[in-house]
Amino acid sequence: LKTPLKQAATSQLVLTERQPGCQPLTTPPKPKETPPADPWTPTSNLKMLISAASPEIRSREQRRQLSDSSSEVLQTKHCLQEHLLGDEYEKSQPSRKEKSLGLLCHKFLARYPDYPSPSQKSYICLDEVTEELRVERRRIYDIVNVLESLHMVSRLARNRYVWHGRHNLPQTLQALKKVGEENKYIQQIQMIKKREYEHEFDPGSERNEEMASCFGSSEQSEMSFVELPGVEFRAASVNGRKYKSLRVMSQKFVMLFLVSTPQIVSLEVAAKILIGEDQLEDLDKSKFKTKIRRLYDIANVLSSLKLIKKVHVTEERGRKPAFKWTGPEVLPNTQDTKLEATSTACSPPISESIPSKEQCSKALFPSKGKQNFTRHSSLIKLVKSIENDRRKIQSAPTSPVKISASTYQSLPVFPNTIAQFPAITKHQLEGQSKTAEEVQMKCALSSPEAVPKLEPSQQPALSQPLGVCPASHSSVSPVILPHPQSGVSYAIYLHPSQAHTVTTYSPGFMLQPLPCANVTGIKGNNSKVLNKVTTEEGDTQRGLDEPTKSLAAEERPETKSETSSQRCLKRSQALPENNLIKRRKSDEESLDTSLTFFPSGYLIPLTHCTHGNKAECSNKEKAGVCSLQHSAYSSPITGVIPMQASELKTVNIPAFHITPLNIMLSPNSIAAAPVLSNSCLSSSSTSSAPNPSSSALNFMLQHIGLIPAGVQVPANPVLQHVPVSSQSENTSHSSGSTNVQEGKVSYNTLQLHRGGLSGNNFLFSLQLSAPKESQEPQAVPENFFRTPGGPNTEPSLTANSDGTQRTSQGTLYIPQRKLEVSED
DNA sequence: ATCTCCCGCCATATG
DNA sequence: CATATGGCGGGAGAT
Repeated sequence: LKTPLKQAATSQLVLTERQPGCQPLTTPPKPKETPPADPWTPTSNLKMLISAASPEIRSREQRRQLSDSSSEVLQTKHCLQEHLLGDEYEKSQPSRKEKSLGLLCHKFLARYPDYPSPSQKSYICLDEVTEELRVERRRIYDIVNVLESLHMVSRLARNRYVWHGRHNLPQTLQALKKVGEENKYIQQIQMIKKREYEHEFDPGSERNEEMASCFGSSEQSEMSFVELPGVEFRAASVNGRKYKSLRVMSQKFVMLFLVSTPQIVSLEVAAKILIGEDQLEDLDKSKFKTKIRRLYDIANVLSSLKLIKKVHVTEERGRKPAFKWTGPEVLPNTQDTKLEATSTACSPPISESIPSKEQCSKALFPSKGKQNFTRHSSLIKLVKSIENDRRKIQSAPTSPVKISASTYQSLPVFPNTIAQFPAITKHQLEGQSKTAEEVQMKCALSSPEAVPKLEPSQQPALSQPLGVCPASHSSVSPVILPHPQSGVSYAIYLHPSQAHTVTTYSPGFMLQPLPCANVTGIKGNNSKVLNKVTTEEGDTQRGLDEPTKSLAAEERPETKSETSSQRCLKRSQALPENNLIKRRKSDEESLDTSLTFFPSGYLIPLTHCTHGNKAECSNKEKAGVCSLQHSAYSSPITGVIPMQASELKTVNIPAFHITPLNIMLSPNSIAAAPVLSNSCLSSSSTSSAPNPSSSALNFMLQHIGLIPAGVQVPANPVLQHVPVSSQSENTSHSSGSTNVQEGKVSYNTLQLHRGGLSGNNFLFSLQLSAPKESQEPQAVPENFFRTPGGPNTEPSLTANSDGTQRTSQGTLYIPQRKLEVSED
C-alpha cells in the first residue's frame, strides 16, 4: 500500500503525473518515460490518449475506475496516514500545490481535446468530473466559469456543459479586445498608474475624485458578458443569472491584456480596475483583497490554458505580481482602414438595417474582409443597393427612422438589467464554408427592418429577425451588431429575466442585420430629453451622451444657431467621399451640449460608452442610438486615419481646430489625453509643427492643460513612450535631456507635471498615420507644454512617420517608471 | 512578511 | 424543498 506516494510527493512533475490518492493505486502510473523537461507532459499524453478515445467511453471507464477504487483508496490513504511517520506522512499528503486550481485545471483540460471535432461533441458532466478529479464541486465551478468566459465550454443545463475547446478562442479574444478598447481600459490603466505615481511623492492625497471621474464614466453598472453567436448561454435562467461575476471578471481580465501595449497586467491594476467598474466605491482594502483572490483563481485557469503566465514587474515599489499574455495575438481589428472608416461613419438608416458591405463581409470573414466578400455576386448586389440607400439617407440626414423612437416608447422600459453581449458574427470559416454561406444568406435576407442597436428590449425587432434565423428562437436572441472595425459584431441580449424565452443553442449564427452606426437616422426626438437623461445618468452613462447628442443635433439642425459641429456636419455632407462623422461627446458636466461632427478624415479615437451604458441607453429610450456610435467615430486604426492632403486642408484640420477641446473632454477620455503615441510626423513636417500632427498634438496638450482645471485630470500626467519602430525618425527637441528610446519593457516616461519629480522629460509621441503633407501649419501653443505645477520641465516631442500604429486608442500613457518584467 | 489561493460557509438560483 | 451555483473572505502554505 504505502508504496509510491512517498517519494512522489515533492516533485511537481511526479505529482502531476499521478493523481495523489487513488491513481497510483488503481492505475499503473504512466509507464511511458516522459520527458522530464515538460512537467505537463504526462498530462499531455493523457490528453492525447483521451482525445483518441471517444469521450464517452473514456469518461465512463474513468468513472468506473474511480468509483471502484475511490472508497478503497480513501481508506488506504487514511491507513497510510496513520501509519506513516510524520515526514513520510507529510509527503504522502497532497501538498497545497497539488490541490491548486491550476493543477486541477490541467487535469480538467486533459480530459478534452483542444480542438474537438465538430462531429463529436463532448459533454461535460460536472458530477463525473468532480468524481474523477476528486475535487469539490466548488472548484470545478471556478474552472468552468472561466472556461465559459472564453467560450471554451457552454452550459447546457444543470450539471451539464458542452466542450468547445479552443475553437472559439480567436473570436472570443477578438471580441474581448474590442470591448476592452471600447471600455477605455487603456485609459483606466493609465489613470491608475498615474495615481500610483502621484502617490509616491504625494502620499496623502485624495484619490477618489480622480478615480471617480475616470471610472465613473466607465461604470457599466451591469455586468455584461461578452457572447459569441452560436455559443450563447443556454437557458435563460443561466443567462439571466446576475452572478456572472467570475465569468465577467475573467473576460475583463483578459481584456486588460488584450488592450495593454505590453501585454502585461499587474494584479493590482487589474483589481483596481475591476473594482472600479463595479462600483466607484472607495477601494476598501478587503474588497481589494477579495478581488485579488479571484484574480488569482482566474489567472490560474488562464495559465493552465497557456494564455498567460506569471511574471513580476519591478518598479520602485518593489516586485509586484503580474501576468503576461502568452496567448495568441489577437488580430488587429483594423483591417481596411479607410473603407471601413468611411462606411462606418455613414451608417445606413435604421430602416435599412441591412448590414453594410463591409460589415457584412467582415462579419462573415472577420479576418479576410472584403476579398471574400467579393466572391459572392449576390452579396455584392445587395451591398450596392445598400450603399445606394445609404447614400440617399445620408443626403437626407433628417430622415428619421420612426421605428426606433416609436418602438421604444411603446415598449416597456426594462430595468437596466439588460445585458448586452458583444458577439462575433462569424464563426470560424475553417471547414465551414457552408456555414459562411448560410450566414451570408441570412445577411442578405435579413429583415429590412432596422433593429435598433440597443434595443435588446425591443421584442418586435428581435422577433422579426428571428424569423430569418430559425436556429435561434428566443427572446434572448442576440441582435448582432456588426462592428466594422474588427469584424466583430455585437449581440445584444435581452436580459433573461425580462425576456423569458430561452436561448437555444444554435450552432449556426444568428445574424440580424442591424443598422450600423446610424446615429443619424435613428432617433430623433427631443434632444432635450435625451440630454437631460444623459445628464442624470451622468457618471455611468456618459457614453450615451455622444450618441444622443449627435442624434439630436442631426435631427434638429435648424433649431439652433449653427454650432461648430453642425457646420462641420454640413461640410462633411458636402464632401463627397469623406463624410466621416465625428462626434464628440461632452461630459455631463460640460455645459456645451451641442454636437460636433468632425468631417475630417481623421478619426479621433474617443472612448465610447460601455456596454452598460448602451444597455441603459436602451432602457432609457436613448438606446437606439447608442450602440453603434462607436463605429461612427472610432477609427479602425487607432489614432488617426490617413487622409488625402487636400482633404486635410479643407475639412479636417478645421474640424480639429474647432473642437479639439471638446473632443478631448469626453468624459471617458478625460484623463487620457488624446493620444499621440508613436505617431508619425511626416518626415517633412518634422520639427515645425505641421499640422495634423501639430494640431492634434496641440489640442492634446491643451487638453492636458485643461484637465487639471475643468476636468479632473491628475495633476501630473505622465506620458509613456510607446515603442516606436526603430527606423522611424524621431524628432526630439528637448531642452532638457530627452532621450527617446523604445523601451522594450521599460519606457521612457516623460511627464507633464508640476512639482513632484522634477527632472523628468516630457515625451510625446504622436500617433498619426501620417498625412503626407501637412497644411495649415500651426504653431504649438505656448501653453501647450505648459506644466501646471512645474514650469521648468521641458517637453520633447517625438514623432514617427512610420505608419505603424500599435495602440488602438490614442491615449496618454502613464508611465511606469522603470518597469522590469521578470519571469519566474 | 508577503504572495498565493485553498477551503468551505452560506446566500442564491434552479428545478 | 433539495440541489446546484457561486460569492466571499478567513487563514494557512509557499516564498
